[in-house]
Amino acid sequence: MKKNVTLNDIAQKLNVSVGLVSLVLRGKWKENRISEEMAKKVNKAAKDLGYKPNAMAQALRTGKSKIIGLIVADIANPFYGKIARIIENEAYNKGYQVIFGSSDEDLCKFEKVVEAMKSRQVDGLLVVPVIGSHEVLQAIQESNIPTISIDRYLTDAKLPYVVTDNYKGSYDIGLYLQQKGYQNIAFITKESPLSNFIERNKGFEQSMKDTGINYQKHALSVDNWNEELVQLIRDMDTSKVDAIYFAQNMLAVEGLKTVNALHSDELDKLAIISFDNPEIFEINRPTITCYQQPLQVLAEKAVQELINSIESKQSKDISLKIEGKLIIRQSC
Amino acid sequence: MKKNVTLNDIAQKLNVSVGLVSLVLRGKWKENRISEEMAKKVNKAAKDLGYKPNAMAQALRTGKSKIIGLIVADIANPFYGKIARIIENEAYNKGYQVIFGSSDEDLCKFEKVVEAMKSRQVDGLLVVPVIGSHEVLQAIQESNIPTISIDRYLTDAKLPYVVTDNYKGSYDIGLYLQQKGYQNIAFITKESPLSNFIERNKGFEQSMKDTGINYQKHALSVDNWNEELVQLIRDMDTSKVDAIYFAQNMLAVEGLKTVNALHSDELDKLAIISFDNPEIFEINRPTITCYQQPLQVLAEKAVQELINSIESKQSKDISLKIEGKLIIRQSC
DNA sequence: CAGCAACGCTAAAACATTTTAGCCGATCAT
DNA sequence: ATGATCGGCTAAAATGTTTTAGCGTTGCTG
Repeated sequence: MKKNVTLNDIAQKLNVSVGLVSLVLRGKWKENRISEEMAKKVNKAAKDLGYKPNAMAQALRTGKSKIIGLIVADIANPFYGKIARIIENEAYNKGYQVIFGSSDEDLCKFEKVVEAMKSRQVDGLLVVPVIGSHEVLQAIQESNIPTISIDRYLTDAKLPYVVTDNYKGSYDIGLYLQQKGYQNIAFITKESPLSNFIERNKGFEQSMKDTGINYQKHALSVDNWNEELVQLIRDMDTSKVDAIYFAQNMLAVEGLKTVNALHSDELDKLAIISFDNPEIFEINRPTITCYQQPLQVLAEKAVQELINSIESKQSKDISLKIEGKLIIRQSC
Repeated sequence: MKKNVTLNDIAQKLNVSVGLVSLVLRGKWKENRISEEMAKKVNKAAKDLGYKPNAMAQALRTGKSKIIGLIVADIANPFYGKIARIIENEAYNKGYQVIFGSSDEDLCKFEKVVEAMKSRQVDGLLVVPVIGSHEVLQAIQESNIPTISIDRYLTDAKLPYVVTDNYKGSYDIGLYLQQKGYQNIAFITKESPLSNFIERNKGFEQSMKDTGINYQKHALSVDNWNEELVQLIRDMDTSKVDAIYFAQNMLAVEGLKTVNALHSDELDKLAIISFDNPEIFEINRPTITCYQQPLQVLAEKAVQELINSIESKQSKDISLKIEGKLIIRQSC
């Protein structure tokens, strides 16, 4: 059982005070008139002994934990996995570490995770807000923990956010469908109060209006979309539809699963387009045309904004909507 | 800027000592002969003021951070995402939080992440070890931070591990192929010094020997498997092969992508079977038969073992190999 | 009646840091 | 000669907990 090396160990070895060691190791020896000779000795001793600062003690003393909390719906969902990956990278580069939790879209669990993170003294929070979480988030904000919404935002909370421009993306999908000459679109989406669906729905409906294309909107329920979707596709009247637009990767994945399982010539003739770009889209036969979210930029910006407001204490309330891009493949 | 409520705030409000408040709040008032009346007062005050313990201070004082570190190859890979998800859940249930990092299979990055986590005073570590990491892990072990390998293990490190029984899984795949009457298998795997590949390779080769089936082993290089795989499938002599076995999800995914892109009748006739069970396998046409790893059990056990050895300080060095199961679908 | 346990609490140390005030001698300007 | 400044360091407070030693009073036992 090796004890960790502390400042005290170094100080004793050199017969100096702990304070001095601390100052040197944090690079503040110049402004504190400590001799270069001494600085060198201290640094050497620290290296020799293998000193690693105790982050807990630092956190306690400074009030800064250098930890940021990340709350997503489900880290097992590759969409969030990818985001988490980028966030982790950015954060590490800036000397922060990431502690994560999944909410499962459940308010109760979301609140628990927030509490746990608050207790951990996270310096800031990156959250994918769940329905009804505005109060918790407002509270967190007031206890002065900078918080940024990602992926979606709540209209009833005054949180800064960094999200994809869902309206524009969905609108552009409509334009693309027009350009390709489709006339009757089955628009499969969810009836959700979350910003991303609201905007995707608005955007697409507006572009349908502007282009004059026929479409049928199927807004599935948040709780039971899964079964409803299977039913919907099973019963689809393929004579009245020439393209399907899935407004989300989960819808598309489940949809493709059903389509492929049914193996019907009529269904196979339909064009397919989707929001999001899961890996499956490149493997499916045909490969699927989609609107890819700018995950890299989104996650980077979110971390940057968060760390900015952590370190400068000026919550500038800058919110961002970032454009993604259409990826054209075989299906449409 | 609301300050956090501390023990001191409660103590002052009630005109008692901090120690007493601490004792009560941690449920130790009985064994410390504190009156029930007082205990109630304290609890009420704590609730009223909204007291949340400062985990940093607790950690500093007790030497237990209640944080476990999780290092995977890439959290964006759904395989690890799923594991992370289960680990997170288990850990939260036991009062631990999870801090994560991705190694990218890069030793240097792995070491950095380990250092960062050690500095954070993690109580224990769950790692997917990368090639060459035995020294770092040995060192970590010696500084008395319980560590468990998951997914794979290093033969040259004496770490406990919790992994799938890769040998058995791969052997069973061979048996299944025999049962289905396949005669010429293309066995696509990687030439890796990591335990999972070593055992999958051994297991399959043994079962080929035992069953007497013809097979060709294609062990791709760890660094360039991607391109090699595309080439391999492109050049495959379909007259001499009736089934392909992919020894890993990444191989299968890339393989299916290539197969589907080539759209060749001969390739389509081949049976396909794979280790792992990514979501795509259920969507692909045909759906893919595979050996599914017991992720739930694996991750749960790993967390349990880890927390055991954190809390009891007896590193029992129990290592586990857990069986997965064959999932039979259309492709084979 | 001496000794002792029980009671209900307090005080203080300890954890590893960071940061500020200040000490002492020497140099410098006035 | 006086006062100020500076160089190089130390001492100590502070962060929010947990834990142990112990204090003064009662009541009981032998």
